[in-house]
Amino acid sequence: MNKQVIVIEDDKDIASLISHYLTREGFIPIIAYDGEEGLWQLQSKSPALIILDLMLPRKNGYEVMKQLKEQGATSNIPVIILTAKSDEIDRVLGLELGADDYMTKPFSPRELIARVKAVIRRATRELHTEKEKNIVYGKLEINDLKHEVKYDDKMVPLTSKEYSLLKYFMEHRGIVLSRDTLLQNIWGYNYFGTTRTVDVHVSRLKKKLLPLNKHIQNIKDIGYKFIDE
Amino acid sequence: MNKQVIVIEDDKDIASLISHYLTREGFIPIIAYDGEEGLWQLQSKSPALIILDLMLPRKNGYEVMKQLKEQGATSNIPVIILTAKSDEIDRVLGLELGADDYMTKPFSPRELIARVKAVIRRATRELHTEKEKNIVYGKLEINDLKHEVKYDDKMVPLTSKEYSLLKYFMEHRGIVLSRDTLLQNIWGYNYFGTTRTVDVHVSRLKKKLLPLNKHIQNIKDIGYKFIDE
DNA sequence: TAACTTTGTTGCATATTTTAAATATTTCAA
DNA sequence: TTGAAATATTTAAAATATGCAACAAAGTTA
Repeated sequence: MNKQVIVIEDDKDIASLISHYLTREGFIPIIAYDGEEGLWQLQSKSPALIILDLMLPRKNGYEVMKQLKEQGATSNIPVIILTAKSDEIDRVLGLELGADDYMTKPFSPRELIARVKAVIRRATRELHTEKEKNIVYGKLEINDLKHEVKYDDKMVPLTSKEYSLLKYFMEHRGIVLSRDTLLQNIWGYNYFGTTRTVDVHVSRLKKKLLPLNKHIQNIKDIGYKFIDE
Repeated sequence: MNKQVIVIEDDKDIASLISHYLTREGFIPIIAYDGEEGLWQLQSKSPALIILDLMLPRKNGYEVMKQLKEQGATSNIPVIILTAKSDEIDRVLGLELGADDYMTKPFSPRELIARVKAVIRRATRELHTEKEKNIVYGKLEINDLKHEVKYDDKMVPLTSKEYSLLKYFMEHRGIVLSRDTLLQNIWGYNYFGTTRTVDVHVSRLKKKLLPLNKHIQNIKDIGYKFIDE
């Protein structure tokens, strides 16, 4: 899942504050200190969300917004408008410009995170059918909506990490997955434990899913692979 | 032609926003900041339309709606429901209550005006009969119209939050509901409390519904699930 | 006004999961 | 076949998540 968030905000304190809280929630903030830079960043990135201050040097928020909406590549990225003015006209304008939400400064970290998540969730909802799809492999069945795993119609109780691991394996059948890849994708980019940890979890997963034992194979010097066939 | 529109909305910013746009389009907005005031206003006015927020102090939107529909004088005035809760079910409920349209916050002024005009133009005259909408699950019975919960035919007094929580669980049986999802859909879009709040309410709900204790399960790292079976 | 009620937050005990370290086993090149 | 390196498994400590009582705040009712 795409976790990048572009923050276009000239006040460094606020930018780093936002950045800090986004990071803490597992997002990857990319900061731009003015409108030009923001648009420039957008040429190479495709973030899940843009947080845009209205008052910016070089190119203000309104202009940025307009350009965003003009270009097909960016027109669907949700935008949260930031503004110090609580005046309603600004808000209105924000919404008329096509923003998905707004926040007035000062805002609480909680509010920030809640809005970010809400907007991303809303924007993702259309593509959400994926989650409703079950993963079935032989007698194995993963129902993500219910967060349940069954083998041969019997529930297999898994811990959170085991579940993620299994799901990841199932979504990448036949591909070699290095321990680093697994750590990156399941534990997250800000995890700094040892790669041995992966082994332990794989081991435990295999123990709970004995019938699939032989499918989860170690690839020496690299990591693991779920063999399909 | 009657151009009065009563806006029942406690958020002053939103109220004045709506008011501003209505005025610009030639309507005459009358603002009420809570349900009581809204109903009181309705005794002397007979507007072409009511714009009603669901979450209101003193008397919430559901109650207002109910009273509107009970009284002959007001039962034919079209209503547009405003809600910060993004959940589909809430929307439906709004419509089942007899609303003519709904909007979720945040909305664009354009959208607002379009809907206002559309609803007024349509000027529907049907009388909406209130149909019973009960959720029954084993010995549990939720009468949404009466806002009552019974277990084994005995009344279970629940607070408003507990009620919403239970209802939400019942409407999403078997699905994992993250704390964020619950906050979003029950507490609403503008709520920024901690996710632990959910735990406390779940705990209180379970305590009042001991027989269903085992059905409301915690899913570690995520949230809760009402297990069906 | 005082007594209740509801709601949100915090703190702490408890339960569960995760991690790292220790130990056992396997693999494979020489 | 051997032994160092890699991997598997076990174990115990550490980290994390949860349940819920208790408090505080705000609203409501008598």
